[in-house]
Amino acid sequence: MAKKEGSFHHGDLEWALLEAASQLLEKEGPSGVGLRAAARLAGVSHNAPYRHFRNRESILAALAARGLDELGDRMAKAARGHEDARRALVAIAETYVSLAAERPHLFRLMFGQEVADKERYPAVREAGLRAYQVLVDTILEGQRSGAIRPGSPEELALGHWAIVHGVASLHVDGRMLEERARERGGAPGLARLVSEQIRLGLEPRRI
Amino acid sequence: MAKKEGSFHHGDLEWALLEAASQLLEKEGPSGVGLRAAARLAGVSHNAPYRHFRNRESILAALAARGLDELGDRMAKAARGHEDARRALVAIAETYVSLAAERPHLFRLMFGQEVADKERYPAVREAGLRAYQVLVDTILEGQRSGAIRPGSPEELALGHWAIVHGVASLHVDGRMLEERARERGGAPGLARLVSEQIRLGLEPRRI
DNA sequence: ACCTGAACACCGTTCAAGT
DNA sequence: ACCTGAACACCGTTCAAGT
Repeated sequence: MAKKEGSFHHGDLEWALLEAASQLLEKEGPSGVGLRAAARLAGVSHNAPYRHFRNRESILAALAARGLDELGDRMAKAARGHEDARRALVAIAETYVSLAAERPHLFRLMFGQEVADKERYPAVREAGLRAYQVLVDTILEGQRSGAIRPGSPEELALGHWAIVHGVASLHVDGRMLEERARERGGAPGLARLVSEQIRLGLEPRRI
Repeated sequence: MAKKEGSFHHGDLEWALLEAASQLLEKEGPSGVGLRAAARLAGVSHNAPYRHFRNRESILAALAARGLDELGDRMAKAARGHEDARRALVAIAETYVSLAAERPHLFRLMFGQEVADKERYPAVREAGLRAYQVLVDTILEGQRSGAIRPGSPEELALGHWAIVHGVASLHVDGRMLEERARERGGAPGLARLVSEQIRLGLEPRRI
């Protein structure tokens, strides 16, 4: 689109293909991401992508890695500039849920099974570990300052991530609950319900 | 396979196609579910399915409705025979998470976005409402016996479902966390971590 | 009603070839 | 290295036709 069609050099095509695939993902979902469709959007022959991606799964994995990279960046950014590490954790959770809500297809690709064995893609693996490390570091800092209780920071980070991921999944999968959720105030209302439930539990006469 | 090829009558083919599609879903994931592939498995021409399903999305919706039906049945079964309604809720939660863990592709289909506008498929909608109603009824019963605190049963059911769905999603999406989760005792260990986190929170010196 | 075969425009993937 | 065109076996979907 920028210059003559087909004039890609030093990795420009790979970038253009990923950009095209990203557009396809947001517009049509995972099933709309194809090597031929991406090539068409990028203005090259249907076969050019194979110079950069071994197969279809490999470009999906690249999108997932990109998404995890962005998640990690956002989490790191959200964690900065808080005196209280607990505040930082809340900010991290918010950015996590926001990304899931804004780009549900990407979120599904990052954590779903569209890419069968994600551990086989180093870029995906490393991007995931980087994001996870933001959590661990934040918890470590909180433990140093006394804001967070003692205990294995790995365990605390894992448990915290799990909870946040559960909440994010609710936003993305909320379609079945959506109808009622909307009556109760949409996603924020749902979040309030959940946290209230966790706080109060179901049993009566709490002290 | 049972009789002569192509000898289907009074809805047998629809059932056979759903069975085939179900096998394809478990074996190859949502992208493996195709009308042609299902027709091949059922031993009919590639075009016969269009007598029973308008398009590919429609057979996916039928699978989702089937899954929600089974979920509802299992939930209703799990809810029976408990004196304490809170016990019944735990049993419901266990069966929900079990179904998600046993058939992750089906679970994704039921709550994901593979079928774009699920509200447009009455079978999906009704099956979802039926499953939801099991929760509401159980909570109502618990409120009558005094086992569950007062409050809107719809809100309590929604909040409870949301939490359980979040936990189930963790099992299904746990691949990114899996590596560490395994070290910490797999899915049960993860569940323990999460409930501990919810119970203790992150702050130090709780009274 | 229910099934079939031919046809169309799409896929992913491989191969042989061009610069 | 990077890109292309032809080819193959698959798709979803439509049409005209058979019983």
